Amino acid sequence: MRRTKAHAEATRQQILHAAERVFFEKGVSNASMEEVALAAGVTRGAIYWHFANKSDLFMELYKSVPLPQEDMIARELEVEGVDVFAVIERMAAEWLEVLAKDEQRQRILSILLRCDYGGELAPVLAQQQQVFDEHVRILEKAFARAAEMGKLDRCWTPRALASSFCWMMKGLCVEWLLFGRRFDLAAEGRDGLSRFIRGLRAA
Amino acid sequence: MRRTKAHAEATRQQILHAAERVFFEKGVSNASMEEVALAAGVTRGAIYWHFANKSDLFMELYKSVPLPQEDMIARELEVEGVDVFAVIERMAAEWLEVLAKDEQRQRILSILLRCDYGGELAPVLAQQQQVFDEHVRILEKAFARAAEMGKLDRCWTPRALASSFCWMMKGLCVEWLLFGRRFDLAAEGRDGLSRFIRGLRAA
DNA sequence: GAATTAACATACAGAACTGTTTGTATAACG
DNA sequence: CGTTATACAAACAGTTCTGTATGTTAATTC
Repeated sequence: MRRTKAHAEATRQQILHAAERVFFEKGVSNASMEEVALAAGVTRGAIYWHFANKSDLFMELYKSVPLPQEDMIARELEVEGVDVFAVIERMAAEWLEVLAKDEQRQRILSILLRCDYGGELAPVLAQQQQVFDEHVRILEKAFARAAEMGKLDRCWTPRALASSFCWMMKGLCVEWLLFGRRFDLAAEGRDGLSRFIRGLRAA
Repeated sequence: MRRTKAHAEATRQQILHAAERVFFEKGVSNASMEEVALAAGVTRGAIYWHFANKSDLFMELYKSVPLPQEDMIARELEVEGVDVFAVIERMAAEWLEVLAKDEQRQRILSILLRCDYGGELAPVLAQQQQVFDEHVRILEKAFARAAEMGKLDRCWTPRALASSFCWMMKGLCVEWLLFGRRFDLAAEGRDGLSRFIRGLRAA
């Protein structure tokens, strides 16, 4: 039965949400279109109407995830006279809090971490690499400014610190997402980052 | 044609090696037994003779990976008067060097990171969690001893430091393994860890 | 308001994969 | 040296999944 344009968009969103849950629970390659359809309350026909195949569905799901706004971060860090460390600490803590509360983001990041990017999904991996590199680049720039002002402990170089910081953030999130959420991400993450950053300031 | 006992064990190893490569390239759930058999130079019959099914094959592959010897690490760290930080730094660096050189270990760890542990593979995930927790526990104990001797910077608590250290290591390895080995793991990892640890010592 | 087309549901054909069964040559054993 | 069990290969049966083709209903268009 033909539905209105708005209704069609609604079922499209239903399918995306269902795919997100099913992909998260069973893994992308273990999930069948039938299962996604069942979870969305439609038939496979509806899915194949809106999406070409499973890879396309995955790509659209990936495109629907809100990316961290690097521009905003970068701009705030470039303000003159700002305490770079405090800003970075606050931003990292905010990111952890958002992730800890937003179950959709948790599911999508888990899916992205575990799926295998051989073949059609390669561009998704490339884009993730690009986002990560951009984060490192922004942090490096910020730490370089702190270093120029003599605020960065001499044992760190901006590059090494930016990398290490991102590694720690990634390890923290991976441990939480992939290994059972066995601790309070926001609280313990903020605590660890806070202590880490405290040690960065020049004595 | 029946083969000798030793020959049978050889084909079993061939199958395990082939599974390792195929699982790594296509992901566990995307790999078919036929592909593994082809890569091993046998037929599916041989695989089903040696292993019950794909899960069993995966479990045996997992069991064949040499685990880090926590006992040795723990014992070395408990020596009286040892420089805890130096030992930990050296051990972490050694681990990174081993990983950077041992392609088999790289493949197996990549497989373990990306496969989904729903159902039969759950015990593998549980064991990985246990190993991680044990690492954190050992480090915490070591850092606690350093703290007692007044060698640990006051802004760190042993627990928080152990967690943060493991997060950084995990993030480092995950970034390298899952996102294209785009840097020198041993060199850059050692550099970051060295700088990090330098900041831990009490002023 | 008849024709058209969008938004699906249903049915179908085929591929792929799994697990088992059967066949078989030969090593191992008495 | 005959028998038996082993280490597979090959064939088979059954299921599951995918992609498409067709059917159906209601919105839209003219």
